[in-house]
Order: sequence, then C-alpha cells, then structure tokens
Amino acid sequence: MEITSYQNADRIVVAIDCIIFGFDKEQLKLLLIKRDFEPERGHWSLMGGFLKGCEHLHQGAHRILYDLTGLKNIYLEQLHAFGEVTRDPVERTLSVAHYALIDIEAHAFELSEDYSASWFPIQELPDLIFDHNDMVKAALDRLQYKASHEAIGFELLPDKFTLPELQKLYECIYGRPLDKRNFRRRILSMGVLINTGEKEKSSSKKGAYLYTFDQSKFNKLQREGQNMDLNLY
Amino acid sequence: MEITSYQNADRIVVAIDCIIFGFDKEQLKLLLIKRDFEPERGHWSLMGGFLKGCEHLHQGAHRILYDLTGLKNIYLEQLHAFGEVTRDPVERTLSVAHYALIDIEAHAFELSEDYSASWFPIQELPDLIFDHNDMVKAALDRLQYKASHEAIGFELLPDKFTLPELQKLYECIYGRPLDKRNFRRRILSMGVLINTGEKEKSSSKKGAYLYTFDQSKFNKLQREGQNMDLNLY
DNA sequence: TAAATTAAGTGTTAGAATTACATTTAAAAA
DNA sequence: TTTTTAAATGTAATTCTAACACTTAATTTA
Repeated sequence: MEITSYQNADRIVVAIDCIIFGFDKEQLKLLLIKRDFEPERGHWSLMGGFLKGCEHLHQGAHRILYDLTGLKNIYLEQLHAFGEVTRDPVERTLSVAHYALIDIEAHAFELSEDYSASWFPIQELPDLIFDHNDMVKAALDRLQYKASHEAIGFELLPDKFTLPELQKLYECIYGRPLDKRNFRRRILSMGVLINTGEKEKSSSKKGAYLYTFDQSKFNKLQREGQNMDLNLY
Repeated sequence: MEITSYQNADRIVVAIDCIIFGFDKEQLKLLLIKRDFEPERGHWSLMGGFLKGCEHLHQGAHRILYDLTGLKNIYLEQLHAFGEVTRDPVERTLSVAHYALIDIEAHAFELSEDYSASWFPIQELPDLIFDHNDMVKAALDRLQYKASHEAIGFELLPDKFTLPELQKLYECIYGRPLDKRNFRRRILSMGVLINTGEKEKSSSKKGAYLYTFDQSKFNKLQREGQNMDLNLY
C-alpha cells in the first residue's frame, strides 16, 4: 500500500476517454468529436472528460457518454490507464481509457449538437489528438480479443439480428472474411443464440431468421468457466 | 477529449499498487508488506505508493518496486485502475495496479527491513487491506491468461532453468498438474528455448538439461503475430 | 404463371491438433 | 553390480479445424 504520506502526495487531474464502437450493419465505426476549444481546436478527438472526486471510474465514463449521446446502460469496459507525463500539453493528466459498444441504428440517438460528433468507419479514421490514436489501437486489439473469446459484440447489434448480420459484424471486427458455414456452426454451438422463428426479409427474398442473444445462458456458461473461444483472430 | 475546463477539474491522489509474483522452484508466491502506519496498521497489504506529478505510470511502479526490493529492470505490467470512491478511508484515491514477476532465488535481494515484507504462497494469502484482494484475484487471472498465450513466466525463473522447473512453474500458475510429455512437446515447439547442453543435477541423479529463453526469437515471433498459445487454463 | 434472381441455409472430408498413456535412460548411491 | 531416482522419449485414438459447392425459399420479372 501507499508508503508515502498522504499530505505529500501530488494530486493529479484524472481524465476519462471513451472509445465508442458502433455498428450499422455495414461497417464498424468510431464516434469522434471535433474539438471547439484549445488546445488542438478543430482536431478530432475521442470523447472525454475529467473524473470527479466523488465519482467511481465507471460512473464517470457513463456520465461522459451520457452527456454526449444521451444514452444510458451502454456496454462499457475499462481499457487501460495512459500515463505519459506530457500526454496533455495543458497540464499533466492521467487518462483512464474505456471502450463502449453501441448499436448505431437501433438506438438512433441524438448526437449532442454541441460537440459536432460523427461516426467514422474504422478503416478511415482521421488523425487524433494527444495519445488517442494509441488508445484506439489498444481498444481494437481488445475488442478483437474479447470477440474471439467471449460472446461480446451482441452489444453492437439490435436485440434481434440475423446470422448474416452477426457474421458481417465479426468480419468487420477482424477485418477479414469468414467462412459462412464454419461461422454459423461455431457461433450456434456456443448455445447462446435463440432462433425466434421470425424472419427478416429486407436483405433477401428468402429472408433470414432473427436470433436473440440468451444473456442468462451466457452468464451461466461463463460462471461455469466454459470455454467460449470462437478461435478467430 | 476533455470537455470540462481544466480549472474546474478535481485533482486526485493516484496510487500505484504492485502485485509481486515470485517463484522459488516450489511455489508461486506473493510479496506482501505489513503496514506500520494508519489506517490498517498491522495488516497485510500490497506494496504501493503515490504517483508523482512528474512521473510516468510505469516509472512510478518501478520506483516503488525499487524502494522496497532494491530491484531494477523487473518485468512489470499495468493491470487495471481501481476507482472505487471509498476504497481508501483516508482520502479518495485512484489506484493503478501493476503486477511484477520476480525470480525469488536468483535475485536473492534484500527485502528492505523497514517494511517487514514477506513472501506468501499464493494458496495461503492473508486477508489484505482495502481492495487489494480484488487486485490479487485480477492479477492471477491475468497471469494465467498471459502464460497461456505468450511466453511469459520465464521472468519468474533464473536465466538457466530446466524443463521440469518450468513445468512446475506452469503447474503452480494453473493450480493443476500437467502431462510431462505434452508440456515438453508444446513448450519446445514454440521454438524459443535453447538447450545449453549443461545439466543441473541437484534434483536428480540423471540431471536435467538447462535451457535459456531466446528473447530475440520470441520478439521476432511476436512481431510476426505468431500464435504462441500453450492452450492451458 | 413460369423463369430468373437473390441471399439463406446446409454436410462432408482431409488434414491438423490434442489428448492419454508407459517404457527406457543416465547417473549416482548403496 | 544392483538399486534408485527423476529425466527423457513416441504413438495411436480422438477431436477439432479448414476448405469447399449445392439446394432452398421467396420475390421479381418476363
């Protein structure tokens, strides 16, 4: 534990930056904002803010996300603390990066006009301020890892989704095509998808079955330490 | 990035706590210190300190480790930021936990007398202060994961080690026995171990070959994105 | 109303990886 | 020289993985 005395401890501004992944059935995207204040006014940046003294880290992350998107109950996970002394030219800050997963279409939320935020395809990101490029890189690595070893990613889709949609999402996350038959076999063999019997027909004449994610089944498997590797990546 | 103004930002004490794993050829252990100051005087705790305003996170972690153990160039990795508002009864602190891997015997370092530190077998840990039990749990999970997917763990052994020693270490990390033939085949097939030709004879009449870890080969494989899964855990 | 179109859905097989398992070997000690 | 100890080694059955092409359902068009 803390050896040094509390009195002599330096007090530091703690930032929270959010890497917000979204999916719109076509592309994996990132929500960025254009700064309208110094430093780096006019440049693209992750969404962020400062941790309050009274706030838990993940409370802070949710608050910041809510302020910009109006969304609550978003999937959010801590990524890494970025501690470079000179990472922020104004003042030394420590930033604890978090990443969030959002279904762009289903939520159809209002992006707060104040911050001129927009979605960028993951392949076409602008250069970001400070160490935000590193944060994005780390977040994508983490997302790839997580998606390969757990049933994550459903957070990026609506409640009901088709297997072709899910496959497309995984292809976007990994940046490469996947075999349809193998993908279906594996994802179904995890046993956490429920076929609703309904069909979604906008994308084909035949129509694809809509599935839902069985959260409680997933929780059970995870508690039991079941291997849920998809063996992608 | 940070939306709120810097002036209004709260400034917070940032702690660093270190989960220090050690191995002595028999058991996986954790280095703990007995607090001789309030709060929680007399209770066991991880080694920690406060991040200085002028210090990078990992610099801080190395400094704290050095102050207590006299060791430099230790393997150290950031684990997670623990942000519970009331985690420290004295003052709100954010703690960025790091874990370190040390070869107990080879270094045979002087534990600083000032802090009455001692090694505890991972199976027989005392109850720790604050959220340190959570930190240890998270660190062990991470170590298991890392050891399964990368050539980590060599940090816990001397430069030269035998395969039975290495296997013992992995068995300690996973808390279960491993098949000798399969373990050897796999670890050798990674291609990062070099047989020195020398034998270590203290543990058997026949003697076991001493190996070294080929760091540059490992770096190369990692750069190339080679899969180094041992498929344990 | 028949034909064409579109994307969804489905099985198999060869090769690779994994697991389980027992004997031999080297060297020291008795 | 025999015994003891732990190190070292190989194989076969099984499971998993990867590669691959046709059929089906339903709408649209001729």
